[in-house]
Amino acid sequence: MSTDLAKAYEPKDVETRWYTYWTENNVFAASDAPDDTRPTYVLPMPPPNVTGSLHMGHALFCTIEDILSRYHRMTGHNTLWQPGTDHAGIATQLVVERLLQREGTSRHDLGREKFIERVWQWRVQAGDRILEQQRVLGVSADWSRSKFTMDPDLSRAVSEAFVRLHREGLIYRDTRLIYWDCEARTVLSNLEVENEPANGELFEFAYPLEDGTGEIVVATTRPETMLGDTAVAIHPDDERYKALHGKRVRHPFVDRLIPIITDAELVDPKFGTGAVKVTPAHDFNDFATGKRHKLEEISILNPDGTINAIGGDFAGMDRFAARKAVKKALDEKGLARGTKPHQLVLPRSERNNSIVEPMISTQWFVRTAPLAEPALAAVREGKTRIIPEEWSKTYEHWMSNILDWCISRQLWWGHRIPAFHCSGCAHITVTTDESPKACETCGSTDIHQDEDVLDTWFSSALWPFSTLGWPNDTLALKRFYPASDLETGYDILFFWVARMMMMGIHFMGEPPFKRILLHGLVVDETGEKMSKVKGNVIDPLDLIHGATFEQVVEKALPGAPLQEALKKFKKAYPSTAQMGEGFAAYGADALRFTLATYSPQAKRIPLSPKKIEGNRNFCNKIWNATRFALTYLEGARVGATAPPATLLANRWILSRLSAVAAASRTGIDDFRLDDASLGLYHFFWGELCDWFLELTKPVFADRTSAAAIETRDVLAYTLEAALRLLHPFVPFITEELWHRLPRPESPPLSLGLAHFPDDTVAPRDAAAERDMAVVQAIIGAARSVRSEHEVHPGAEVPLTLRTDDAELRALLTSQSVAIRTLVKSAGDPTIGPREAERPRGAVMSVAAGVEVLVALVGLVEGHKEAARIEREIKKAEKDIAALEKKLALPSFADKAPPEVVAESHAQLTALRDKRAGLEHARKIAAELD
RNA sequence: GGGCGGGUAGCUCAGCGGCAGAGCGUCGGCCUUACAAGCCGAUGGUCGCAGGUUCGAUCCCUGUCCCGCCCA
Repeated sequence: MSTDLAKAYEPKDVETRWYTYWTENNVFAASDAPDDTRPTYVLPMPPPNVTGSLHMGHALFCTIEDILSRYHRMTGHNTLWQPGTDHAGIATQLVVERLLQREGTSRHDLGREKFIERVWQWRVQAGDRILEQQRVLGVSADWSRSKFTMDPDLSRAVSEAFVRLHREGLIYRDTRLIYWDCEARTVLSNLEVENEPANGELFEFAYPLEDGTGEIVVATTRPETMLGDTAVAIHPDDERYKALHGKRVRHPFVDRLIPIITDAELVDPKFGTGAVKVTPAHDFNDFATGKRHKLEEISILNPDGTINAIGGDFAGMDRFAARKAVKKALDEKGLARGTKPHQLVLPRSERNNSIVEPMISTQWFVRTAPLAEPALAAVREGKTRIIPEEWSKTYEHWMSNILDWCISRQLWWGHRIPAFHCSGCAHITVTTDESPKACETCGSTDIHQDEDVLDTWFSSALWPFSTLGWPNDTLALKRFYPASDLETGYDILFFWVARMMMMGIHFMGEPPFKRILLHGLVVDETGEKMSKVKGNVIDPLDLIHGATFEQVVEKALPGAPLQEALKKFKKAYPSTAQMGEGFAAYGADALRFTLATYSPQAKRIPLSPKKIEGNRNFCNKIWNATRFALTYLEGARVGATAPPATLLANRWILSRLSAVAAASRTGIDDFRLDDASLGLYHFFWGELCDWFLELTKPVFADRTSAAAIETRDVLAYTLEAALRLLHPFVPFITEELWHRLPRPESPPLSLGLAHFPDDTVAPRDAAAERDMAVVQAIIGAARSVRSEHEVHPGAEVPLTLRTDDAELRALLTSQSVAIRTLVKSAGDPTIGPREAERPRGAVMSVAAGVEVLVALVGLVEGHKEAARIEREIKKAEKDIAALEKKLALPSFADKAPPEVVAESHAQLTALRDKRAGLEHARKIAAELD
């Protein structure tokens, strides 16, 4: 035990030291030993992108999940928080491609094999950075089990899953319309495409009729696609075009006759000209129309987005150049019929923001309907609960309308599809064998592996069991599947969570988790999404270690003029206006605590630097409260149960401790970390520091008294338990302080392994809470009078308390030292019945049925006091009137529950009493002048 | 167009049938020997609008206006 604490909390001294201690002592390790009979708590961590670096979203989930993990460890659970990283196909490939670009080369120059080698190199170099950064936050995952989705064992799980699904007919290969990313040159699943509204134009042009008798005018936002048109559609009932049924038009650029078809589904006669060009190979609606009418599907694009040979004169042009060229050519032929401004929706790649093109392509798909059904049932039947519950509606809606999942990607970095094409018979051999010798049908040895890799989400879908050794039947799998909770952002509910549900149920026979916990998105203080473009990104490490605003914005808006970047940043975070030159080193605990106090049901979490500062102050409060306590705790005995308490303040704080322990547990159990953390904040600061510590001061004046010894033991016990309660939220500071405090016999080597208190930590004492509330109300009333009359905080003034309730008088007498100290009255308060003599020139207030008289003669102006009392009387009268009106209603007395009626009567009596007292006070205010 | 959510103090948000809350901000007073990263006190709300149910509505229902997000 040591008392040499610095005057203020310095997080950086403490944080790295304890993190090392925890890992050296295996505090975070889960056990799959068969003789370990503890209940398990399993939480798979969303694996961050292996080449990424820590951002606020990571900080948020790490905080939440660390709280859950530490809490369960402290409640006796064999806790596995499963960490790892994700290979993140497109994202990682893009990073390395950009690197190569800077070196003046490209992946195509390198070739597939060399390129993949290069990515592995990069992964080794950059891949552990994010894991190191997670440690800074205090992440208590079992690092010894850390996995990477491209590890050999996880890769095996991927090919095993693919092969099994294929064998079961749940994976198939098909040619259909997909979204194509021309920049990355790969297919994307529909989930990876974002539809963004944009201002564009509607271009109208005419197709001449084959027979030369006229023309038909169509409208389009993508003129270049007319190169692939194979029909013009009109509504069957549209009178304007009745004469054209069955006719054909001539394509102006390529030698093709195009039928005019009638289709009631595609055509809205009120939109545009009522005639629609149909391009089945480049539009989803047209594709469906094409199927209905057996139209030819003509693809006009190369994989890189240039026009292919079908486009004739336009071949080789980029799609956007071709758009201009087609318009110009139509104009030259006299077929252009003008443009109109038009609101359209552009599909963009979620990854590189490029506009994606619907294209006909052969890809691999997962048949989702049979997988979705049990995943839907699991949530409906409550086998898996989604919290906050609102999200289950979204889950239900999506799962019920799920589309087949395109899982192939034309990338090099990822799990290569375990399918081998035969050049002989064209059969595809699907096998977990990495290099099969021959085609399984014709025996030809001329086979080659599919060039494509799998969607990254395919491997993450297996995460809850692939990390535990599946498909092997391991001890870990037996013990740790299914997981208890899955905690992640709602934005990947479909991408990841839903797919884990489907795969988990399919391969393991039961859902992968008992609960799905979803949090919101961290955004800037004004509610805007964080992005490099907006310059409002905050690096969590800058909040932990400190940074000037110049340093912050250099990262937030790289390359921009400093003043401009600063302006943008400060606008995004108005609270920084009051924060000087930058962020102080707030420490990981302050950041964590702040993130924990946001409600999980909020979709947006507007990060406020000022709040973090406030919670740094809270950490400092914890630090100083302990520093204060330590000076009195020498020789304190801390047992396994609460020490006996006879004094009101001691009984009260133990009772409050018990209440906050129960509330903390409920909060964490219900995934209301905001309730739990704010409750602890209020207990520690508002009750323990503001009241209890202040009340101990007069008691400790004589350290040898029985009262002081009892108080010392209660203080030691309460503080130790409070640190245990706070530990999951603020692990560093609590661990540091805990080791300096008197603790129960043979404590565990880390606070992280101590027991998280529950309501048995101390007796609940309703009488103590009630009595203390009276004392607090009276002290508050006296302080209020003092402050309003601007009595100097150091001045001691006589205090008189009057009540006709003898029990109350006894209580006040027993607490007279406490009242004297906290009110700073001149001597003990004079306590008597109402008719007792009152000091001349006293200002009176009424609290808890007690008249509180502060003698201020000569210090106060009477008329001011009279005015103050008048205001109070008005307030009381308003409340009285409202209550009287309510009670006068016969319906209220008849229909409201009796306890509510009785309560109202009691309130009315108390208020009338108060009014009488105040009226009296108004009279005596005259004496003050 | 379909679905989901939200509108409560100056700001950010809890609360969701029985006296409207927190943090921050603002204002006033204090360097009171744990903490000025602090202490004490105060100010601040037609709970988006209109109906309805109820003894009683911020809370439940209906309508309506705004604002988000997701899916087409």
